[in-house]
Amino acid sequence: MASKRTTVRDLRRHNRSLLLSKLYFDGPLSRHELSQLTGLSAATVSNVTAELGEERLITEAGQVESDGGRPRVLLRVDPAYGHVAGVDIGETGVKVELFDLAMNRLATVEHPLPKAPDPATAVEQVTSGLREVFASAGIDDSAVLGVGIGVPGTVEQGARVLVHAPTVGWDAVPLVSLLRDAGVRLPLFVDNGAKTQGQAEMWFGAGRGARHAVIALIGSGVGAAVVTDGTTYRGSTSSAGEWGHTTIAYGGNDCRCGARGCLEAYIGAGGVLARYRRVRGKDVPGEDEQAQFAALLEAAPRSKTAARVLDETAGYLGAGIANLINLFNPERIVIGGWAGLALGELLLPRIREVAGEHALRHPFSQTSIQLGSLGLDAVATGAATLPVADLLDQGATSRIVKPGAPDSDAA
Amino acid sequence: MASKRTTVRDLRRHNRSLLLSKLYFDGPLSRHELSQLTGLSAATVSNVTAELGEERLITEAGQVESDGGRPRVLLRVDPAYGHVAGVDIGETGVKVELFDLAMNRLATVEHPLPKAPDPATAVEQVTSGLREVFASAGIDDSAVLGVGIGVPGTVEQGARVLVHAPTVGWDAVPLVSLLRDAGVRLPLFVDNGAKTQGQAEMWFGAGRGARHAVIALIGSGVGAAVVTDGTTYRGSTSSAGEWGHTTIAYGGNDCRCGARGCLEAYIGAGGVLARYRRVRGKDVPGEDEQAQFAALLEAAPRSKTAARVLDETAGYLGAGIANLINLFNPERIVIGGWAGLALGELLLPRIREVAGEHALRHPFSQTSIQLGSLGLDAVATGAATLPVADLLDQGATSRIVKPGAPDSDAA
DNA sequence: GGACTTAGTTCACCACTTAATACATAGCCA
DNA sequence: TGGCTATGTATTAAGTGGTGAACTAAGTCC
Repeated sequence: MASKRTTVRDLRRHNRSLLLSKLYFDGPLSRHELSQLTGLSAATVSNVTAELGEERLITEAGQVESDGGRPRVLLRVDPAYGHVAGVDIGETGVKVELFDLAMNRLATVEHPLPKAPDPATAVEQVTSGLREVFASAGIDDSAVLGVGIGVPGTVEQGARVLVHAPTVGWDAVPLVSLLRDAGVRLPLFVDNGAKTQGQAEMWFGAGRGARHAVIALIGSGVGAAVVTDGTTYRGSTSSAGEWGHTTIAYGGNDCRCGARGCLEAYIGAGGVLARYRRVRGKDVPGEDEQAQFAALLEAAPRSKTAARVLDETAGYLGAGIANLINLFNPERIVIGGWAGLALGELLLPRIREVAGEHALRHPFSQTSIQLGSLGLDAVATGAATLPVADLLDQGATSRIVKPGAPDSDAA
Repeated sequence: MASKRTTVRDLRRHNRSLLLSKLYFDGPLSRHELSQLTGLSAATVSNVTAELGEERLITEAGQVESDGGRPRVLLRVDPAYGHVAGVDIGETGVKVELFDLAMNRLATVEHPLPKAPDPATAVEQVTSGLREVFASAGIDDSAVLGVGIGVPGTVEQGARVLVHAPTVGWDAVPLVSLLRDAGVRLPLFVDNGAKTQGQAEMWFGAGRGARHAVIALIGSGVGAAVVTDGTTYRGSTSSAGEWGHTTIAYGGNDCRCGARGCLEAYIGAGGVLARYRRVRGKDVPGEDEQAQFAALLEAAPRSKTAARVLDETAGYLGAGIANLINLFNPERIVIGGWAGLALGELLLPRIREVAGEHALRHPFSQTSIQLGSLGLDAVATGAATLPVADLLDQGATSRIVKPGAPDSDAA
């Protein structure tokens, strides 16, 4: 079934997008290389790049001499063309970061949030955070292409963007409208934090180069970003990828979602610690979940119980990953999130082993399982890629048509 | 990241495809309606439909008078344009069916297969089956657009199409090459049987109209066809959707795949019967699995043990479906397969209930769960849609360029 | 039979891509 | 120094495709 919509100058947009994306991701390239890589004719490449150059989207980046012949002029996306902001609305605070187009970090601001913050407070923190990073980088609104926002819940994209985040008590919060009311006029892109972090791994981390991948995120909660053919899988109402609330042990432990036997109840930090606590018979030392989790990992080499809990965790995690492999048949699985990275550091071989036992042979043999490479807080970075992705997808045409950058909300 | 490939007269192909698909799926339509539905200008519609008409792909199908005004001429795809064959290579036999372009069944042939048939026998049965249906319908090779083949295993698409089907002992069988060697010159499309059956449900059954759906197939084995945005999800090596070997009860029952706790071990016919047998303490009457399964269902109203086994099955199935909902966020779940239909008939409300308990509220509320409507053996029908889908996707252009229809193997 | 309506077609025009060709640059060789 | 060639870039001409506007076709209603 052919996808809807006509096509007229979509051609030009598509080719602009193609060239722009190539330049963005594959560094400086000459027109000739672009022509070879994209299959477009040299004429078209010349034509389009000239246009992009006039619009200051791309600039020349030196030459490279050839053995006899006109030297090729390298082109690249101009990092100074515009800026993007990434916002991470987490369960404990709001982080706002400012980047140039090449995703160099220019400024960062963090604001704490109360437990279960009401949307108004979060919005307040976001708007002030944005003001601050713009001020600290000496940048004007007009130089900002857009703001990406990662939230700790599912996002219903549509005419009204609605955020459902049970862990912070948000139900159908119209985040974009609230931000508009608070005076934010920039293009906004809202997405689930797990998905933005996944996108960051895909663009700059362990997912680079893969077309089909699953980024598993394990922290207090457990989620996954599924990338198919280069784009994030969303499903019909963009709440796909809720791996954490997948049943892995039918009739098993209670999960905070209300169901039983969810993967999150076994491999989420809380679930792991609960098991440890039970086996141990007493509380785990440490201020918060992260400290306690660290204590568990640290205890493993000498404590049989700690080792056993971790081994069990590797088992559940391996089986959960096998499920992802069987269902999605990705070429790569990336384990991220603070708990995931910590577990992986210690248990990756065992996790791989268990996954191999539970997954079907053929898809398993096509998949590599590795750790995320972007550290713990790529949510904001990933969020900031949303406006960039939009720019690349649109071939940077919307900006020309309407330089005022009006209400383009959807991601 | 913009999808690769250039675009030149892809425009025309895309619009041909768009119009052709609309006509194919949404019955006879006037040019005017087509213009409205697709967003193409009236001029383009006229132009393209004239072309399609000349090529005999579409014909006029009567008029519909209007209150004052020129009557609109209805257009439709000409069923006689060409024929397609669908082949179901199952674990016990080969079924070959012949259809016209509108998927009216013209002939059917079935050949038994020995247990674990070697590929050569299967190929032999397929080729003779094809000869027979062509003969019985009095049709020449040249009138056949292509042959779709559903196989009981995963299919590795690529330059060489390889079939991995452990249940019949096939490992990396180059089915297309074998058929070519056996003298089949028609375009061939090979896919997993669960996927072809899923496609049949999407086109003509309970999946009609949905853009995101999962067709769950429950028989001896358990599989699923995941449809995203109208196309079957394949993953990186097209073995996605192996729902049956997803772990649902960590450390639980042994599965024939070698792992433990697979969904198939609980809701596949064999697994259900094994549980029944265990609870009952003696064998279940019946010749084969299907008869035994029927006996179980039939016993349920009076036997507590049978009822309990079925209720448990509904539980596992509901949880398994919840996993699909959480991961894929479809708008529809269709339960098919002989065991699935039988179970659903009896237990659908309970299955829905359990799924609701295990799935997250929001995605669950967006999903309807229903039974397949195509009976038990839609594999061949679905396989036959593969060449049709290709025709529609290509806008029927490949045929014009090279009327000889050479070696286009991939689906 | 004339006014009005709706459906479908024709045509001039514009946008886009490509192939062919012209132009530019640098090293090599005489 | 002046060709010559290899390489890379720009430009032009030709072809294709989509669209809007004018136009034709085929009806109804008064």
